[in-house]
Amino acid sequence: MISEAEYLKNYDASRFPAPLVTVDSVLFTLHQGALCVLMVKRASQPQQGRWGLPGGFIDIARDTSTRATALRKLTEKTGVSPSWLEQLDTFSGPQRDPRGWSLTVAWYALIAWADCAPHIASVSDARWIAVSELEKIELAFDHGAIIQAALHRLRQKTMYSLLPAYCLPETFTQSQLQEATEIILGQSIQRKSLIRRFEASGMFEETGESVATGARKARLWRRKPNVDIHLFSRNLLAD
Amino acid sequence: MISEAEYLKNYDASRFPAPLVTVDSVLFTLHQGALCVLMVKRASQPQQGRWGLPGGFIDIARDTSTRATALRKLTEKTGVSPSWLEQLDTFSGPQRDPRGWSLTVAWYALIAWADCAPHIASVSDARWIAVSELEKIELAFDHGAIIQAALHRLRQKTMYSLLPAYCLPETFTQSQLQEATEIILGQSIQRKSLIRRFEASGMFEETGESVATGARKARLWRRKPNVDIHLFSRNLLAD
DNA sequence: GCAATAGTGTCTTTAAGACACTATCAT
DNA sequence: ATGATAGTGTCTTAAAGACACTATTGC
Repeated sequence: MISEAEYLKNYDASRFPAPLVTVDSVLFTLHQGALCVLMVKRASQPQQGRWGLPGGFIDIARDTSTRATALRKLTEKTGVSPSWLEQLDTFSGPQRDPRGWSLTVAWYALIAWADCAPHIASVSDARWIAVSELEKIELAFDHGAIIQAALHRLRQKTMYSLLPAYCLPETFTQSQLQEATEIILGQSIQRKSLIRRFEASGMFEETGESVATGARKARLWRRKPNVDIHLFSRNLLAD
Repeated sequence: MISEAEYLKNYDASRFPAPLVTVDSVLFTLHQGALCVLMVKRASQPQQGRWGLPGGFIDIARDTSTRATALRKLTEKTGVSPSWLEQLDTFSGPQRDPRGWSLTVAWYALIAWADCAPHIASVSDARWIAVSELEKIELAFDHGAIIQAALHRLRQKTMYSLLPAYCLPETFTQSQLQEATEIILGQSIQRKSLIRRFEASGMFEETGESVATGARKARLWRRKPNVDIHLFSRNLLAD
């Protein structure tokens, strides 16, 4: 019997065949009335030329977790940290990547379009693709399935929280939140229900400002700093 | 520019430092009125002698996904497949395992105690530990945090589904389901609410049998084969 | 019959759905 | 003043909470 210290001195992680590990993120935003996902045109092999999710390998010298890897890859492409970042699932198997048995830790994220529009315009290989346009492009690996899983999670969580607030600009009106929610869910919701939840959540504060978006001015709100998302005990649209 | 085939011929996955990847499962059961987790006494380094979750490395020659790894490791210890197995989260970082930067894909699972009691008794290093007793033993790595995350998920899902049915024997009474739910949630629930959900779920069918558990006989039920879990649009105990 | 558990009836409560209503602003 | 969007009031509805009630069984 040897001590842990002795054991570790002789430990060689590369003795056993290991899966290829990556981290990929599904970053959502809203733009021109459509729900969009950030996609990257693959510049190198494998699957060169296809569109893939922003992501890549863990840098074990710098990343302190896969969350850090996801953040690092997202900020490379967008210039900013997403307002929301949550682990989605992992996807694994011998077939999903031609290089061999692979595992990807998938995250999903939300950001306001305006927060990263200039930076993304400057990154030639990254583009927002409307969810409805995804079927028209060639996706890499199983990224189509990952996006579908992220969409499902986003829609579910939108039914029991005010998650869409995380893809709005820093200050926004209740109508913008309603519109965001309706785009994500793909159907209209009762304004009154949304406002009841908005107040009950305790997540927001008035800025004191208001904006005219065509007719009567609307109050502007922001997320209170350091307040967690509120989860409701019922779903909207419970049919 | 080279073709994908050429690229793959020369690809060597071991060129880059990669994390150590494991799969761990939090297997729950109910026994003698307590919620229990299957723990394994570590026979070898690192963390020899501490209690860890059942799990281990992916066998890329045989496992077709991390789900397969989780199932393989669980059946080694219990002799059977769990009734429920769902991915929980991943845990990663440079510090959680003394061998280096590591990543574990964590699953949580449910099984009826009686389904694996004989096999577990025959596996000397595996033991059911009541959740309330966990603090009394030395846990390996960050497995305490993983168990807490699994517990949280189990309790949440119990509030909007009849998940506890998956840790009951093949046939069971509504009272057993109520008791299971109450043990998991740590508080009593309204029998009427449970039975309303039981009927609305469409997940169960009568066996035609009934059992006497002390007083009046109770009907026995089983899960319908190939019926998915039903998710309710409200939580129980919504306070 | 009695005690104990199985199972039902039904009123209350909570939060969403529906939708009419009033308020404010640009023109 | 008008029309449009902001925002409120309030009735209805769906499903959970509370709890009293009846049913069945072993003793």
